[in-house]
Amino acid sequence: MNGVNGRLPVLLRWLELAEPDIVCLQELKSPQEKFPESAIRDLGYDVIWHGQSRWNGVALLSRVGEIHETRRGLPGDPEDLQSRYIEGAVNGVLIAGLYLPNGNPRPGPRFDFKLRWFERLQTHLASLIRLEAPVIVAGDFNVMPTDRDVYAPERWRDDALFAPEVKAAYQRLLDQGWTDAIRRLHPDDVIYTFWKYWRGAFERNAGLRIDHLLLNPPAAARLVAAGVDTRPRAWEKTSDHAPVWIEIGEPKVRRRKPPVQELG
DNA sequence: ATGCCGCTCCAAGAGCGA
Repeated sequence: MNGVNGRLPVLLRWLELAEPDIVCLQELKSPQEKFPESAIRDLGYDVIWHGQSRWNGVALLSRVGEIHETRRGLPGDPEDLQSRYIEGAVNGVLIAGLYLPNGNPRPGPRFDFKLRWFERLQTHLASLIRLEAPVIVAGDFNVMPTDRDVYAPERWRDDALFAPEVKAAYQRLLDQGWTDAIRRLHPDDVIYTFWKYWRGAFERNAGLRIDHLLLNPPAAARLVAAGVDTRPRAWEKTSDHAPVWIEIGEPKVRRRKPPVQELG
């Protein structure tokens, strides 16, 4: 997002263009009282947000039903006051929006904080994955999971977004049973969600895949399509990230008994 | 092989992002 107020024209233009049902925003860089609530509601969205002066900040938007907030802030550390996690239920689907710490420089206290945050996330998501309802965890994870997710992997080996400990932490999440929606449907494609502003990174497609959508098994069973909407990345005064999207289908109807002739 | 850009605070330059 890189500032919800600075990017508000881009956000509103994209909402009108793409007409997403549910949106998770990260890096609002806005205090709670300066969030542009009315501009978003005017486009027909319900919205909840967790702001913070200058840094961080996350929000959930929905135009398909009221958001019932279930949590703000990741549990497990009362000292952590950063606005990096918000969670709510919409139409029987649980949505978690997160903004994982960047962690640079590595090593250092900021990197340690990132690893601790990952551990707290693992603890919390371990309880969510077991829900019978679909659960979607969306956000800026600040990790490229594999070499395929980085335009120049060798340059990033020691970076806090690509360090072995961070990739391992992300893998431990997947090992809980979460599905990385983009990779489930596009296992081998070069797909990025972030491009630096300079050196023509977007034009050269020199990017990173750091924004992810994780699905619990009931959500994964309904996954229809997934991709990155690169259109707004080319706009003026835009974010350095592009929206990652998925399409979720209707709940699977319980199959009736097959016709007799199909039974051996 | 690097925040080179761009946001926030608040009115200059520091801190942050990745």
